[in-house]
Amino acid sequence: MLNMCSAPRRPPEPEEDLTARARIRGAAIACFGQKGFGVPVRTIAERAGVSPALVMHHFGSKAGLRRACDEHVRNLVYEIKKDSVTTADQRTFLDRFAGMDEYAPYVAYFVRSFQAGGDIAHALFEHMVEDIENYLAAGEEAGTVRPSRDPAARARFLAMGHIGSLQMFLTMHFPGPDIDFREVMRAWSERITLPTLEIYSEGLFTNRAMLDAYLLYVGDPPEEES
Amino acid sequence: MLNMCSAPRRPPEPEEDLTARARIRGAAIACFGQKGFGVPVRTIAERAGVSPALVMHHFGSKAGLRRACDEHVRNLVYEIKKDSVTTADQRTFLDRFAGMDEYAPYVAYFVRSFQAGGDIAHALFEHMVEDIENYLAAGEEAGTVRPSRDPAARARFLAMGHIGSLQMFLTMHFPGPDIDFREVMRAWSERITLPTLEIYSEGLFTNRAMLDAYLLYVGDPPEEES
DNA sequence: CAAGGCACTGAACAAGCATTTAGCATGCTG
DNA sequence: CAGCATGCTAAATGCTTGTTCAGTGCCTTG
Repeated sequence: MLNMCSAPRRPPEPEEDLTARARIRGAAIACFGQKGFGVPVRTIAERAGVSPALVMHHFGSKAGLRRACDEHVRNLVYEIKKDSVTTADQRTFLDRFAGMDEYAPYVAYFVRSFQAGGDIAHALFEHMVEDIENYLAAGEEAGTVRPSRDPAARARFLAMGHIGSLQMFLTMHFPGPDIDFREVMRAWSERITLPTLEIYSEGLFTNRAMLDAYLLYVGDPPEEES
Repeated sequence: MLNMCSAPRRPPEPEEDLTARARIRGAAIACFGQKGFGVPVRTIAERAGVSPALVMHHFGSKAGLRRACDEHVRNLVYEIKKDSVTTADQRTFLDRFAGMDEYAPYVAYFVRSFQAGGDIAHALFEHMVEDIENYLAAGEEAGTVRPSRDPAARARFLAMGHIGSLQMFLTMHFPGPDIDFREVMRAWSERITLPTLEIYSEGLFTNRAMLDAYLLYVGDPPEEES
């Protein structure tokens, strides 16, 4: 009934498919992102305009479907990052995705993955940390970012806080099952931009007492900076 | 078989119960915290040493049980905060709970609630924001904390990042179903303390270019501080 | 045209779940 | 003692879920 495409089939692993298989995967990414991974296969099938049995036919199981979704978004991230190497774009992959409205479903999928944990979440998180660390290292070299006693830990801290606050914002302010992620991202960045820039530019404390006390505590002598 | 208690019964709403009802609620808080709210009623009943039917008898439904748990932890938070008013304790309720090992199950329950959203998460989050805002206002008055152009937004930002990063840390590093929350909190604070203090004490950027650009963009003139 | 493979479906199946039902024991009250 | 409420349980019920089954129609190939 819905054979809308006559693209050549490659028996083992069709790279480029606009077939029902791709529609199901797209519907799955959208549903997973909007409603979380608990969403029934029936809902995904309905959204793709196919029967639940066809989902199993193509992906074997719900877990297989999710694996396919993971792989798909992972490849997207790789391509985005490949671009950013040549463009010297100084944003994390998440920010680049969030900047493009049509990619909103993927951002939703990312956030759900982070919420649920698992392999893809790990991989994406490490990419995020890496992006931030590179960004900060470049800034350090250019003199716009302060050096850290532990740059890796700082990058991890910032990544955790960044993604985590987005998650918190989502669950606090958009509890419903149907979510417009463009709106979420807009409201979120609107609320965090000022405090982020304030704290990153000016700090939070007026003196270094707590930092120095901690450095003494862990046995690292406090430094003598301006 | 297990009538271990002869405390006086108050027909309508027993305030102080060491009965099976209380055991079920305790088991529920522990299970919800350790394994999330998807945990079957059977598991909770087993842990409390009762039948699943008794859970329904006492709480009506699984949702009713969760409501009772919410109310219980909410009351605990109220008491903690009442204490902290008289003690002038400068920590958020979450930090105070986390400081007491025997309260670890409650911290786990908090984090799960934040993950799942809902009324109690909202309430706890607002408490958290309030705690932080008071803490910062006091610091501001004492001269240890910098003033902000929007103290409320800053407190929300910090609360979201704080709780969010704990959540991220949990799902990234402790994916298993059985979680020792004391260990989680220990590892988490070990990793974030240095970068937190660095950024809060020294900032992240060496100059105010981005902040000033933003202030101009939103129509607020950048200030002339040192 | 015959044969076979492929995408696809409706209907059933099986498991896990929350919840209900019917009943057992115990202890209190008349 | 009877009557009855209470705390509690084993077993059944019904719903939702992922998954399987037995096809059906279409397209290509011989």
